[in-house]
Amino acid sequence: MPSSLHLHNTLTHKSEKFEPLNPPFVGMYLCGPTVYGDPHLGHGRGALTMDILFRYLNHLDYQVRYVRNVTDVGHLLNDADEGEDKIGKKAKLENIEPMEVVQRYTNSYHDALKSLNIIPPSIEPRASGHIIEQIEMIQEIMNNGFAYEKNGSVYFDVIKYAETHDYGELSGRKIEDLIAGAGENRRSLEGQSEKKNSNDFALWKKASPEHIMKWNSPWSKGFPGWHIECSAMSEKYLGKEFDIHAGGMDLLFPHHESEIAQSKACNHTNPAKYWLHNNMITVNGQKMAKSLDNGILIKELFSGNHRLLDQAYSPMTLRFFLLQAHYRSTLDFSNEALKAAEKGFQRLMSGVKNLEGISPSPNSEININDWCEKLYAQLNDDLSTPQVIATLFEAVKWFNELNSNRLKISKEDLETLEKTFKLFVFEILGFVSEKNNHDQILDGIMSLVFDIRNSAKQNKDWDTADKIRNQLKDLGIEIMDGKDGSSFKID
RNA sequence: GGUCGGAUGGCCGAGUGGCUAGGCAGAGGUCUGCAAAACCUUUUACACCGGUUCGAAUCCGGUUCCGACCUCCA
Repeated sequence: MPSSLHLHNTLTHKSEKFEPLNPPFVGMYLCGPTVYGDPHLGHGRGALTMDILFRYLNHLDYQVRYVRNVTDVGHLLNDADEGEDKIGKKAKLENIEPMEVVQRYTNSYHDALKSLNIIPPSIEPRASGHIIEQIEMIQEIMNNGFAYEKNGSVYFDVIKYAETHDYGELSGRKIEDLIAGAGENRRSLEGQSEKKNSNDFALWKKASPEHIMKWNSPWSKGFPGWHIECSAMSEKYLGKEFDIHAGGMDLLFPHHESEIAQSKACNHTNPAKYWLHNNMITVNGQKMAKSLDNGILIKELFSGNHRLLDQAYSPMTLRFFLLQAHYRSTLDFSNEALKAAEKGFQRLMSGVKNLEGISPSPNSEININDWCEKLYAQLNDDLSTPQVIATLFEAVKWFNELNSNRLKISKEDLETLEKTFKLFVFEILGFVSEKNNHDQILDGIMSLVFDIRNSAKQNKDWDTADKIRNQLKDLGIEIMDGKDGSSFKID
């Protein structure tokens, strides 16, 4: 178990000790969403993975600049579309301004992440606000001989680049295989004629007349290619070389591979030291994706309004569900798993409550230091949140045993236990209690109801006691009588 | 066809050359006017076939199946 943070680097296929290029500063970049639709569960996973890393690095007293972009231009739907990007397409469909689409879905993305208690990044640049930087970078790549212009569009020359560089160092692909094509499955694309080779990718695309979003450039009125935006924005805010670049596994090729190629062709350096990739959420074993029409939107999960959902799930249930799996594993969606996560999260939160009632003893029967070290070691092990959660549940069990005096703990250890438990649950894993103001009012009302019912019970007036219980149950409030008084739960 | 990654008990999911993952569900118990909850205890496992080893679910070889990427994608 590592005593310092180790991260799995896709570039080297190994878990590596995290050593920032310029401590105590850390620069990290996450490929954010293309804002042409509401975010689904998968979008949440990438942002959440980086949220855990961001929180932990901050806890370790690094000074972190976290950049997460918003892609609001330039995504070609596919090459055959010849210059119509996703944002523009959606805008025409809905007959509104492209920037209105961008704003709407950026807001939607922010709302979803906020409900999941994901901390906003330090900088959230938009691709449309960095056209000049992208043009400059394209120009430099051309100056270095790794890009060519054709009919107002500019393409990255993969073959030329591969003569002196390793195009495929990240994804493990070999240039010969790429040139050979993808076998019989490879779709023959239209609009490929401008390219010298089908693997070349667009840095700048000339816009067709009906295209809405376009900018002036030395080559044509057009818009930037997809890969160049991340290269330009990460360089602008994090420098030519920074620490961590993350994104979904599905971006590994060609997006991240091409980012590396662009940075090397422009700046002669790999932009990031550590490349992190989170895996996909699956539905019945298949990737959740807009294109497969099996996506569950985050807001649908919260409302329960989706054909695959038995019920609504709370934001923290989703957060718990996601963190119970390692970020590099695929995670299969199911109602059963979500329900288990819901119960599990409630149990974890009940631990926080049970912690309050513990009274210390002169000596301890628990090795708190080992437990604390284990938590750090597990998090250090490539952010193994599932193991951290399991270790936190060890403590939840202790809380019960301590409360019933089956276990002893010293005052000093109790303080450490409480501090560390809350640190990991709230600060690092980022859970929040889902109680709100209405719950406080309800607590007051319910304590009144309990008073009345307890009098009835003392008078052995079971009719009244049961009437209160049954009628509240119809309203969705369940009363539970325990040794130390009554409690209630809302369905 | 190429590259990469999986296959763990009823479900979800960690981990690992010999020692309990954890959560949920199931079973038994404690508590209790009854009930529920809570708490305690507990059953079920490592795709298949070989090999290495004192010992493998964990390492090696092979097989089968599944997924991701190669086209926009978190």
